[in-house]
Amino acid sequence: MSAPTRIVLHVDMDAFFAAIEQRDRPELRGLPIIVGATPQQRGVVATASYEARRYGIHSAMPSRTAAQRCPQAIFVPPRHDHYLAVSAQVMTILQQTTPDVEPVSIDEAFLEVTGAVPSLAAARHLALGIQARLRTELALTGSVGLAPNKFLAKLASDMRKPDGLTEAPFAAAAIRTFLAPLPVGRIWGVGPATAEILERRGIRTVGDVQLRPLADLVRILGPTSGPHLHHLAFGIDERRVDATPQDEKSISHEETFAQDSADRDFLRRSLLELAEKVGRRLRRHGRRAGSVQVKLRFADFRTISRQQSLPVPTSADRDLRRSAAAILDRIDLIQPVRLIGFGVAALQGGDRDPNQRQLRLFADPEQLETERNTALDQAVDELRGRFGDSILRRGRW
DNA sequence: TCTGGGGTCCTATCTCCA
DNA sequence: TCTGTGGAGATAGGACCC
Repeated sequence: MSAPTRIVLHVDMDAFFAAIEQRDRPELRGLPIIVGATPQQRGVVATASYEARRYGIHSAMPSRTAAQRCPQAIFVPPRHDHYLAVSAQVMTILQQTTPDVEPVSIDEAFLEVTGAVPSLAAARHLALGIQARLRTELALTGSVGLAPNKFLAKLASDMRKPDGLTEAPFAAAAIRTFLAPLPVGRIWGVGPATAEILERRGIRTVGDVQLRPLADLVRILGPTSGPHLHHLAFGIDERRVDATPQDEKSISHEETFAQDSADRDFLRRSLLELAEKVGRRLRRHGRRAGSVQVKLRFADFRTISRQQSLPVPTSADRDLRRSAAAILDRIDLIQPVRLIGFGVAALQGGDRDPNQRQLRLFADPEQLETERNTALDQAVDELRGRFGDSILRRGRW
């Protein structure tokens, strides 16, 4: 039998954060553990072990609710840097299998194996090999979907968890039958809001979508989402696996307070701390921000954001703090605030920006001032990196 | 006592300008 | 000079993903 025109694998690590904790701490094995905020904090479950999932606990559930459902659950604080390091090990194993690996998130990736294997059977063998290496070298399990495109591969990897290998159909008619009974929310890009819109028009399953003319879907969801949904409902997905590393497009930090606050000074201090965190990340990546954004979530969960373009792209704390404070000053605090966030976008510079070195040629006085401030911030970053954050404290600004 | 954090992308609206 | 139009860019908000 000849190989299908395309073969894509989707590798999805099982309960990644929880599995790492159980691997590293044998006393947690076999127990319902929850990685995320404690029930005393305002926060949610990042990952629940399979033992905890039996109690109906899942990602994004408020930790308080999780504790009610499973009082004996053990809450473990997340160790993001550690998970990132393990993720790099996972990606290395995948890249040793085929160079065409597109990481999608910390715990999943697409692999284009078209051309790399002579047949579907060989692709299956490759997938089993990856799973075996994850088990023996990292003591972790991952589920794999094998399909003619990304959408179907991702659906397939989710069907037999943990440690499953699922093959999606490759023939058009079989794909259609495979997809038809699934709820429409399983289609990538259909979340609760879109599902609700579709539900109101009697569209509940992928099969319901298949029965609708494209024009109907365009009318319901618009010229972008309509055709997107129509294609995916028939299992058509032309997106390539893109192994090219992408620069981040925005950087942000946000914080939910233990208690809502209407104290403008407190909010301002919190915001400026976030701006400095963002500034440190910008400088670490050698990038500059062209715009800044402040986000507030009020007690009733209403969320607003205000953004502002910067006259000169910057990574200097002084500029970021000034902009952040100016934006906050313009916002009417109609209610106590539960969350404050600061972010930057329109990023420039970095390893992959060919115009990186152009800037200085056209530097004006304001720009030179910004560069001087950045250099000072970088010196502070380095001191803090070596001796800890408390080595230097900001005076008034 | 509900509802994190860090992202990307899309859409609607407004403003500016030719 | 006034009015209309359309494109581009900025802005705000929402939906979605992990």
